[in-house]
Amino acid sequence: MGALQVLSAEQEADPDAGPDGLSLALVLGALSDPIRLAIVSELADGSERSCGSFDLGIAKSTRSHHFNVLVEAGILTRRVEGRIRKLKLRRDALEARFPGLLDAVLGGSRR
Amino acid sequence: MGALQVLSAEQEADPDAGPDGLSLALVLGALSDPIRLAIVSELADGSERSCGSFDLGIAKSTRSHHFNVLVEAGILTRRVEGRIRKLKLRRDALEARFPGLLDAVLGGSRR
DNA sequence: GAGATATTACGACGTCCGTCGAACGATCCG
DNA sequence: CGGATCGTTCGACGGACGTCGTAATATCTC
Repeated sequence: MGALQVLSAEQEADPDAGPDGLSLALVLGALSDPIRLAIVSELADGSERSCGSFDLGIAKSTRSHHFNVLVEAGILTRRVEGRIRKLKLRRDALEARFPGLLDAVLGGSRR
Repeated sequence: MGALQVLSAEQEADPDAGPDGLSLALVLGALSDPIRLAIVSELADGSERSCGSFDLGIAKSTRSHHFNVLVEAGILTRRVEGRIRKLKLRRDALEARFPGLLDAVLGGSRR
């Protein structure tokens, strides 16, 4: 599991990653945390939101950490806009690589 | 493992688990390991196999550990038959709780 | 430039996870 | 019974993970 992060942001050095750097184990691992699941749920409608607009009950730095995990797994994109980072779900890339996965996860999360 | 086992084998004490004890985060966490993904893949056809019939390149005890994780997440059942434990995928329960998830995961794993 | 705002980076700390070897328990077979 | 087979349990170890507070960076505003 352990992988030293040496690569450039969105590109992962994962053994079984596809052409676009998406690895199933990495994606599932990123989604296996309730907080990150909540983040993804809130972005499910395709909206683009700033990091600070998420009201999870955790410290700023912890939030940032979870965003990092999601971006590095290829689940989210982060776009800089002034002093704000806009986060967005990579629904198309995810759907292309793992058809049906995102919908299944999102469907199962709001029960 | 972490939790003290006070419940009856298949019942987990997970905060956001459904009636049948299946929790999305727990299931995704269990599937986020390449070895466990391989185990589930091999059971995808609904067959019932003994623990020893899996040729993963790891120690017996490690194998046993991974089977435990999968059973405790509600993904597999373990049935004792003589000195052999037969493992089987809980496809129906999984499908009922997280429709489409298993197929999406299995589809994405054999690329 | 000074100050405020948004977010990341850096250590640090405790816990959980994957791995192993060795020991144990249960079962089958001679 | 004695040995072989199948699998689990136990204790240990190193590394990864989630969490935090604080410091740093970048941007906007005055």
